[in-house]
Amino acid sequence: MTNRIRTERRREALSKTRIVEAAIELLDRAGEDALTFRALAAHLATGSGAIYWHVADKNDLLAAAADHIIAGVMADAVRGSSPQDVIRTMALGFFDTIHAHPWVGGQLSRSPWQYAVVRMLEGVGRQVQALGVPEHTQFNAATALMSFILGLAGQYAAGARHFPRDADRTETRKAFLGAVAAKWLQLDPAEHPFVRQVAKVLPEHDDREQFLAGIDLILAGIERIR
Amino acid sequence: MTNRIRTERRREALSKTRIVEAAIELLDRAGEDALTFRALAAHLATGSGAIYWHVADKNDLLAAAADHIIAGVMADAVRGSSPQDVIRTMALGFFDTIHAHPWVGGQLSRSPWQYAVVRMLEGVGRQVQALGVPEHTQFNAATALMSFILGLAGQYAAGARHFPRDADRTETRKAFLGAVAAKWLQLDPAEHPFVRQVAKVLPEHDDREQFLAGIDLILAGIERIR
DNA sequence: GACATGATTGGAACAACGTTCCAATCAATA
DNA sequence: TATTGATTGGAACGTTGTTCCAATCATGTC
Repeated sequence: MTNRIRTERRREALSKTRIVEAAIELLDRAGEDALTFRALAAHLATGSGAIYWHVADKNDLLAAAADHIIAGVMADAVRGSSPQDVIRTMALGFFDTIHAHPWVGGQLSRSPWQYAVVRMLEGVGRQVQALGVPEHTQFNAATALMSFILGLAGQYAAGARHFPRDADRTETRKAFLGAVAAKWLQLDPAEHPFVRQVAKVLPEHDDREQFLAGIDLILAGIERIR
Repeated sequence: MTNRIRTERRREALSKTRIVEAAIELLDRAGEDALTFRALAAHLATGSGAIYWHVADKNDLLAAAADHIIAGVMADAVRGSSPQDVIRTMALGFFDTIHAHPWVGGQLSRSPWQYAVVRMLEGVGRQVQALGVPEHTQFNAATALMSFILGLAGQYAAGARHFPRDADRTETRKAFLGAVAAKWLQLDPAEHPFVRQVAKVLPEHDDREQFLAGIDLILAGIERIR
């Protein structure tokens, strides 16, 4: 009897899925820099060579991890009365996910040709189609939305790189933005009037609202072109 | 007589400026990965320790290099009949610069709090003010433009990472996009209708036009909110 | 004009990383 | 049971950013 079901070797057999899940746990707990093949091997009680049998290289691993997360967001059925509503809801899903896993933002903006990004582009693009945008401008409209999203995704990842601790996330963030604002306020008023004005609202601003405002701006622009 | 002008030690004294210029040359010639302290030290005929006396760390060096480039773009006086025109021209200046030095795009999107980005935000923000946007939405409008720009900047850097050669830049790019499009066309038509449609125009599309279309979309959105 | 002092240099040394290599081990087949 | 190929674990390699330190230079003081 040829049993195709793989019997466990030791505890649980190593597999790409198990490796990716362990990588995600590591990334979520301690941040982007914490994912090393040594740490991962220790976490899985194996060696780095064994991991390399299932995974091509570190980028392959990160891409698989990011795709696993993004696939989860896309699976949530998005409801909305209009294509605009669907895009807004979908975008907020992206935001919440990237806020919860900032390393995903870094990975997406670092290699935008990976499948996770294609997934997102498909979701966004379909709604752009539904919006009634002429075909030859659908490409520009959808990629504009994606570029904006990826741009902010990279920023959140950069922010998280400054404080890998997850303890008082919101508290350290405020302190960090306060420090940035203080530095901006010390700039020459003649040279940097706008930045100095913006510095006043920077520490108190809401990332989520800022993100949605950007999406709405692009949506309003699309509606105008339509 | 206390001469404050530093006399050259050997050929030319090492200085942050000279180091940054050498770094830029290295980055332009051979790409992001080519900038190592060893290569830089060899290029300057010195040791890595000497470089570290003038520069805090690699990020400091990259930030200074990126700022040097961005300062050059911002120095070009931007003329335009309307704030929209100025923003368009300024954005195209960013595009051309980042296209010529893709590593700048990577650096800007990787650490968006550095001074180079503040410079850009000031330039964009001032025109948003001139556009007559109410003060409390100037922040969202200006950062939306910046996020879009940084998002695409990161993408160009990622693209350049695939072919560090500068020989037939445009030829390899076309081949690369062709390969991406071919992969997209093999996706399940039921799952990825939009991406498959976009794949047809992907290899022939013009980056610069796509970039400008995105800017125009956001500008149209801003005008609507104004 | 020697000397002391602090700024500056160059290169060796260190720790950490991604990756490769390979002998050892396991599960399934002959 | 012997053999084969898939899979494992960990040592080893080359490269990186960074640190360290002895040597060197320019300059102000006696």
